Amino acid sequence: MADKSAHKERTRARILDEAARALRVGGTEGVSVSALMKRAGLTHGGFYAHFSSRDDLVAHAVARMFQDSTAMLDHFVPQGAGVDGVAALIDYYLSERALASPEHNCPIPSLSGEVCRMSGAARAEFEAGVRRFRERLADALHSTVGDKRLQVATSLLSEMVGAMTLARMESDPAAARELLRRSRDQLKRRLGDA
Amino acid sequence: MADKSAHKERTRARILDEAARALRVGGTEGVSVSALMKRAGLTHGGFYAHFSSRDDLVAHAVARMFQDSTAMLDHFVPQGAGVDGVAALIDYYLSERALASPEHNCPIPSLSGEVCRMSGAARAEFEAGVRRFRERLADALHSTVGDKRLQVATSLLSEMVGAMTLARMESDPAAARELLRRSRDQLKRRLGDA
DNA sequence: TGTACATCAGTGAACGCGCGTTCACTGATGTAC
DNA sequence: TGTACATCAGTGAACGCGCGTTCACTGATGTAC
Repeated sequence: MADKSAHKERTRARILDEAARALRVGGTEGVSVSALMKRAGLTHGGFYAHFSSRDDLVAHAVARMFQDSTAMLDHFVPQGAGVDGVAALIDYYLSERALASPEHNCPIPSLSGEVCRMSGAARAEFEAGVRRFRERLADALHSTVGDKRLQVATSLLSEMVGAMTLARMESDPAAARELLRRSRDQLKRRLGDA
Repeated sequence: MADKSAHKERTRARILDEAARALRVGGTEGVSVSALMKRAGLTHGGFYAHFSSRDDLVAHAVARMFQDSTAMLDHFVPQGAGVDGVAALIDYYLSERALASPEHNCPIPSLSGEVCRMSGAARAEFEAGVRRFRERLADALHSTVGDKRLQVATSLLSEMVGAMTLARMESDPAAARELLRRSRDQLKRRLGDA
């Protein structure tokens, strides 16, 4: 029995991983139940043993995506890390690597436009994920006066999201890289001033 | 004959207006041919007298959206306008009014995530629109050294887009307004420094 | 240890639905004489 | 000016298709005796 339910949980995790990937690549509409199940090595009918509906899946997949974000934050800005951690995060967030692989990176630039069209549950997960991201950033801003931290964090996140958004839209790779490089410099300079 | 083709052109413009609106509200997938034609007071079959396909419509609707953006830029940052014009633009772009009505405002925050999934023509229109927006901003930055203008303009646009994106995601209206207010202040301060 | 039974993750055919697209048709309007 | 004809924007029924969802079934696995 224990083996059986562990197996089920692993299958569910596999579906969710694929869903989180599909969501980042193709948006909410890019997640098709049959395509997803095929990628997970299953047939479409089995889907409903794991999720009550497609909307239910999307909500859980959004949560899954932000788990990845949390893991990334744990790595670059661990508990107690200061401004240096934030600088490292900026370098990664706006790296060429992150530019090239939206399927593994921050969901905010790729999906924010669709949030308002998501179901209630998915929307709530997304908002919670963004809030946690921002609070995590704020915590690391040791040199900033306490009650201004969240504002500075919000401003930093705004430019990070905006810069990646504009860079992903550029079809000229050199221009996109240049845009990211300048944004990283600009953001780290602002970090020094704050 | 002249009357007839003028009539056709007006109908086409009506369809495009509705499409540009639907695109901003519902994204690329939110534009359905039948719903669109109904909103324009027509039946779905007539659609193909005006556009060769749904993709063709989307590409033209993207161009239409950026015409609205150009009109807005003409108003706030007319030819020869300087930094004051840019400040006025920032105030409008990040206003509560713009927050509340995505269907009439800048398409970049709502649609940027979908650009990479658009057809070639639509994608090209979007990129051209963004490029023009950025160049327009750069032109107005008189106090900035010539060859740095485009960089500063890009950085300003990054934060404008990012801030509106985050604000639209907030479900708490007070928090969203607060976020916009701070972004406007921050951006105008940066404008003064540059 | 061996057998009979229960459970349930996963299969695959079938469903209703809305979509984009096609097409034969209509009827108002502009043109030719 | 009046009539016969051509044009073509717009109509509405029909199409094939992929979607999300349902459901009767299968067969491997865990449990009871």
